[in-house]
Amino acid sequence: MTENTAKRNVISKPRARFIRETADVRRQALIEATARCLAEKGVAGTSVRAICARAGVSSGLLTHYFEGVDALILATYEDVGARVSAALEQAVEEAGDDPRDQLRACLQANFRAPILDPDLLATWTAFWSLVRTDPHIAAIHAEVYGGTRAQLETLLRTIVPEMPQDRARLAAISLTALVDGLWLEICLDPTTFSAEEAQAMVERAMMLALGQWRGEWVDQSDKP
Amino acid sequence: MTENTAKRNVISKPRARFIRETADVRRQALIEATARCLAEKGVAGTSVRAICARAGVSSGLLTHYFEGVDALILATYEDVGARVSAALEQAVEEAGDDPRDQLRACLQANFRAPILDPDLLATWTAFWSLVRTDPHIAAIHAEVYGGTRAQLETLLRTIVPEMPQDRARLAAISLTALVDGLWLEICLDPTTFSAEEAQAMVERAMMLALGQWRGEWVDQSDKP
DNA sequence: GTTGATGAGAGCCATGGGCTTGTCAGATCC
DNA sequence: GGATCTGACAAGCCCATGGCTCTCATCAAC
Repeated sequence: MTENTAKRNVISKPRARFIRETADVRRQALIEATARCLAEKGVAGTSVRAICARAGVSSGLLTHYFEGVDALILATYEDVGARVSAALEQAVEEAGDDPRDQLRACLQANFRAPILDPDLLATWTAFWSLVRTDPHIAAIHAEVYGGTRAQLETLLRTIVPEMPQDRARLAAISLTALVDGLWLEICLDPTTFSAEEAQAMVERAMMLALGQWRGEWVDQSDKP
Repeated sequence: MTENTAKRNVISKPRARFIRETADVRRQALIEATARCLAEKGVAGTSVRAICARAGVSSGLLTHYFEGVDALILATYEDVGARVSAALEQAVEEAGDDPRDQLRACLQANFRAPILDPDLLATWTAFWSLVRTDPHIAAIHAEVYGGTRAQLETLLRTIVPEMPQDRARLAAISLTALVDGLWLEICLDPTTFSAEEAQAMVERAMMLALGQWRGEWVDQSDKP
């Protein structure tokens, strides 16, 4: 009825239509919007309004589903971390039964989609910059990295059972660091080296860590 | 004279005393204040007011000496980068004449003061998060990292002249990545491994890259 | 003392985060 | 299948903070 609008003394535009979604859908939408904001505009550009505009909801909704923007960023970190872990796990499963293949797959998957993604790095650096100031982020970081290293360590000792515990620990740390460093640099500046070169480098490092590197840097060497 | 204050209709507190400084001193003070802010409170906490409060000057001075806060952050990146480069260079000089010692010193210096510093990491992550959005930061990043890699490459080929060009290039990239990854992780979470272990890891990686690794991971091996 | 640049500090406008208020979608009940 | 009720949701307000500008005080050199 026209009376309905006439009741208001000011002609205001009708409220935007919306569809009710379940809490999970909304939360996920907000998390994905946060990741996209972090990737595109960095931490500084990740505001409540920017996130909600991306998610296609009003800004009041963020507080409705999360404690605040900090809690949302935390949830985003957990989500992105879980997604990366899942991608690595999937790579391991697809590698077959040979633990050596599994290790190689686990390392090299970092240089393929969906992990090799500059947007993901932007999200990650945002989190790194929060680790020092936010204990919650620090706890999740320790958990994620600890898990990755533990997995590597297990694989290493499966492949070479006689490898000493401490040696396996340091090898896992080294491999993780190498992967991180390469991943960081290739995402920051993809012109320096290619993903294939990165995969070759981690494979070489892996074989060296296993003590099973047969070739030398002069592959077509005429030396005996 | 008392007349001087009486002239004003409102009793206002006297303007703070200050000393004139040269442009260089002021710029440097602002740059150092910016680095401290980045380290302590992250990018989000690095505002004009926070920086100027740290530097002990009023907020108007920032615009007086820099185009804006972005330009100041850029200058801070250049400054911090130059300081790190200088520390590495000094380590090389103090290492003597043997290029192998120089290489080792250059790599291991990353895990000693002043480079091994969580505050420095906080500054660095702030910059990483800006590389993707700010072309100026990206240019400086490419310059700094390119320079480091070129230096490593030169040292590698000095030590082992017969090493192929491409092999040296990849070795330099790998060593840089390993150092970066270890440095990142030890600054984020110092409980995972020690600085001495980091130094041992980079030394091992260096020797492996040179093809001069004699020992095996079972040092007290009973194998022939 | 004069002068010119350095510097303090208030103020302006834009944006941020959180909160409140009111509304509408969709489940529930009869 | 309509009335009712619940709570998800939009819109906008409030205050704090951000970057930056403008005005004028102050210092130091001549």
